[in-house]
Amino acid sequence: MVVYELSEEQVNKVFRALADATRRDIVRRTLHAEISISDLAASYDMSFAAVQKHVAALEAAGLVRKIARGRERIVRGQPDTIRHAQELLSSLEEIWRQRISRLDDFLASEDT
Amino acid sequence: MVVYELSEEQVNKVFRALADATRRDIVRRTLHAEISISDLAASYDMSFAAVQKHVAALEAAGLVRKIARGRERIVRGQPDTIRHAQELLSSLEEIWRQRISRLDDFLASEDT
DNA sequence: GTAATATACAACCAAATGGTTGTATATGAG
DNA sequence: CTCATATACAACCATTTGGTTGTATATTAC
Repeated sequence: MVVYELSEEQVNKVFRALADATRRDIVRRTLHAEISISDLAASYDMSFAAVQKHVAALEAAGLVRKIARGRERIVRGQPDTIRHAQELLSSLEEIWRQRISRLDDFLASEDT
Repeated sequence: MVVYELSEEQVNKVFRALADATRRDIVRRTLHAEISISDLAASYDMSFAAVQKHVAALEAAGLVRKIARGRERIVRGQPDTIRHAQELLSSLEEIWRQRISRLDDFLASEDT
C-alpha cells in the first residue's frame, strides 16, 4: 500500500480546517451525499461568500474537492485525507503505548 | 465505558492545538517521557515564553497536563484526548462508509 | 435574448494567533 | 543568605483568520 506522506504544512492545514464546527459539518454533509455550495450556504447563518471560504479552506487541506456540474460546484468529502489524520493520531497514541510497555518491562525486571 | 463528550468548542481547541508542528512535537515528546517546560524550550528556536504559550494551548485543549515537581513543571501528554479526536475522525469516515454501503444496496436492487 | 441563479474573487475590517520583551515569584544549590 | 533556575504572566506587535460587501462571469430557465 502506497501512502502519500503529507508535509507538515499540509498536516497543519488539515487540523486547522477541522478546528471549526461549520467546516466539520460541511465535511460530514459532503461525505454523506452530493451537495452544492449553494445547498451548503443555505444552512448556515452567514453569507454565501463566507461558506465559499470555508469550502476553500477544506479544499486546500484536501478534505473536500469541488466538481463542476453545470453552473453548480458539487463538494465531495475526501475520506483518504481524514484517514491520514487518523493515522497521525494513531501514531501519537502508539508512542504512549510503547512507553507503557517499556514501563511494564522495567517493573517486571525490578521484581526478579 | 463512560465517555465524556467534548463540546464543539473543546473539539475546536483540540484540532487547533494540533494544527502546529511545534505543538505536535511537544505532544509526541510528552507522551514518550517525563519532560519539563525548560527541557522542551531548549529544543525549539523560540523564546521560553513562546513554548510556554504552546504548552498552555495544549493544556487548554486537554492534550497535556502540567504536574508541579519542585520548581519544574512536568508536561504530561494525555492520550485520552487524542483518542477522542481519533474517534471523531472515525465517525466521519463511518458516514462515508455508510454512504458507500447505501450505494451498493442501490446497485444491487438495480440488478434484480 | 433576458432574467435569474451559482460561483468566483477582491477589498475591507475586527478579532485571534504566535511571536517578542520585561517583570515578578518560587524553588534549589552552595 | 544569596544567587541561579524555572515558571508565570502582562503588554506589545505583525500576521492570519473569519466574516462582510461589492462586482464580474458562467450557466440555466423562460
